[in-house]
Amino acid sequence: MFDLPQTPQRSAVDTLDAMNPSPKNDGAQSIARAALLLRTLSTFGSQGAALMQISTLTQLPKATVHRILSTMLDEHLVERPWGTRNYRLGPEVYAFGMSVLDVFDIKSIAQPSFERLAKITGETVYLGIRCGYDAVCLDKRQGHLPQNAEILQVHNRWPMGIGSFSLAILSFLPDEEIADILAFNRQRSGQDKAFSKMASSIQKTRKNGFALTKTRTGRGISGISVPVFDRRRYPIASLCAVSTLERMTGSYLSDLASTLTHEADIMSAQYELARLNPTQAETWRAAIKDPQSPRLAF
Amino acid sequence: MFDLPQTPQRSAVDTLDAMNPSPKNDGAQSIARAALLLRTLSTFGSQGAALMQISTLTQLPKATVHRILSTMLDEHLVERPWGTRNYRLGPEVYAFGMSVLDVFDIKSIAQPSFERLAKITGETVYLGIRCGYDAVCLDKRQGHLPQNAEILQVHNRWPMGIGSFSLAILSFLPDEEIADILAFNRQRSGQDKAFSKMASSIQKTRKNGFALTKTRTGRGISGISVPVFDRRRYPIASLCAVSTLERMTGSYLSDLASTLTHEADIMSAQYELARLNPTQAETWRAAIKDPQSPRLAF
DNA sequence: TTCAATATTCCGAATCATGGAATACTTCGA
DNA sequence: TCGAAGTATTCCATGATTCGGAATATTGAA
Repeated sequence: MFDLPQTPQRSAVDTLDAMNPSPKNDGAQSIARAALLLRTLSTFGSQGAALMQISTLTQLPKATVHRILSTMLDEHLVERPWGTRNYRLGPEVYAFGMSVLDVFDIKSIAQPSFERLAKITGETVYLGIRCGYDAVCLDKRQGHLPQNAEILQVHNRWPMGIGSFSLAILSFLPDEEIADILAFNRQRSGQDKAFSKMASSIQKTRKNGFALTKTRTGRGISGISVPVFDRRRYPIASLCAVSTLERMTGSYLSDLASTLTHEADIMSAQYELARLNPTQAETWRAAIKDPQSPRLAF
Repeated sequence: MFDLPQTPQRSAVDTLDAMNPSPKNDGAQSIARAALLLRTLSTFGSQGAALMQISTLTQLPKATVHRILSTMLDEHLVERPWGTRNYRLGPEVYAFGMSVLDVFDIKSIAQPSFERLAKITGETVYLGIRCGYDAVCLDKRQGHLPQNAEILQVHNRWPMGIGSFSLAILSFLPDEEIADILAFNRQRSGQDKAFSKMASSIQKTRKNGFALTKTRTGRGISGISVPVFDRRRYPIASLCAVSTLERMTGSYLSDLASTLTHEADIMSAQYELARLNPTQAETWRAAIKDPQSPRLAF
């Protein structure tokens, strides 16, 4: 049903401690570092992070972090929350994000698929994407079947690997990226426990084609997630359905899995379509040559 | 009604040809360049731009542009549209953008204000933000008064300075930034005409507190825009109302201006509120210590 | 007020980015 | 099918630019 991704050796997955910045191609150490800082800051949300935390987490010297952040401040890629000496992502990041909506807005692009899924399964479904070392919940649809209350809200973020909706994405990333993400998350969580069995979870997820989580606390609930791929089979998002533990067994489980996978495939196609058919024509070039153009009246 | 911004000398505005990268603080030339490339790419939209165009436009040598873009490719900040050798902004930019929605999402934050404005004025109103060298239309509300057809669509982008909705933002930026933006836009538009009177437009806008455009083609229409500031009086967005040329005179015009300004002030306040009250608590730290936590069931 | 922790600035050293030139690729016209 | 012009990519010697340890400044707690 789901062909396995190319995974010749799983070395990087098993040896999770390859914190080395990976021998990427050269010529731009500082840009790679800047990107690392952006990813790091994104995990702290609106509170931001102190210089020291960032320095520790990224293993970069204080002065280096400070220098890079200062430049990004000038570029408005980073800002300092009022009254604090912290750093967080800046307004330019929002502006850039808004300006690529026509190509990447998977939330809108895949909305029909998403709605259908909620209606067909009856469960509460979630749409998530990866953002650096976290997965972020982009959208959510409450199903009509009875189940436990809200456990995941739109805009919530969880470390990659925690929860099925991020595990589904994580598992299908290239091994090096997985190693980098796990090393970072292990470090920030301050304890290895949650990440110790990660390698086998990833293997299982790869084999099944979906990720599964269960809890037995109180009235047990269970989540199942499948990845959404781009044309190169790089995971860009995940679809998650949450149900009660009793329902999530046998053929119900496998039906749910294939339904999710089916819609994920459709989403993939829609996503690629949006990226192949640019809608955003240039409207200004002709108009500014004629200052009388009615197009200029705004 | 609107106190003038601090503009001791307007040197940079009048001498629009200060293309020099401005003597910013040091230690990160290449990061500043990377940011320049991001801004540049954002002006090309989903089609992307060829290496040569970027090199010409930014005045950076081919090899340098290539090296920096390659690194940003690795970081997924940039991608190459399928089947082309162009570069455009990448999926990571979208992901970062989505993950700062709780702090910067002025579209949602200011929605009540925006709706009210459409209802009160009866004109069609627009919400715009700056994105690099462009302004992007974020939202739009059709008013009930009769007027010309759609001239600006959501997600449309225009060079800063063209059209009142971007002029309102441009005019209140620091002089150096204005100079940089104008130099870039003059260069890419390939002709100075549209930008030759820009300095005086900016002066007028600063004096009035709003930007105004008119056309006389066919049934004349006219647009008026005011800036939305953050607490430091840095312009972050603009509110625009478009009307017919006949209506846009005398007291109607000044009433419109003050109504827009009033709502812009409210938006500012709401925006600052969102940035001061972080809503996004960390939900995962406690949960991952207890693998049985119901919070993990997704 | 003092002190400890954190942030910022300094500046000599050498790593790292630089960009001109060589090479590889692609496109287009004949 | 071939070649030529335009474009992209790679190479690599050079030194400008970033690096980061250490000094200084700032903050916040007691």
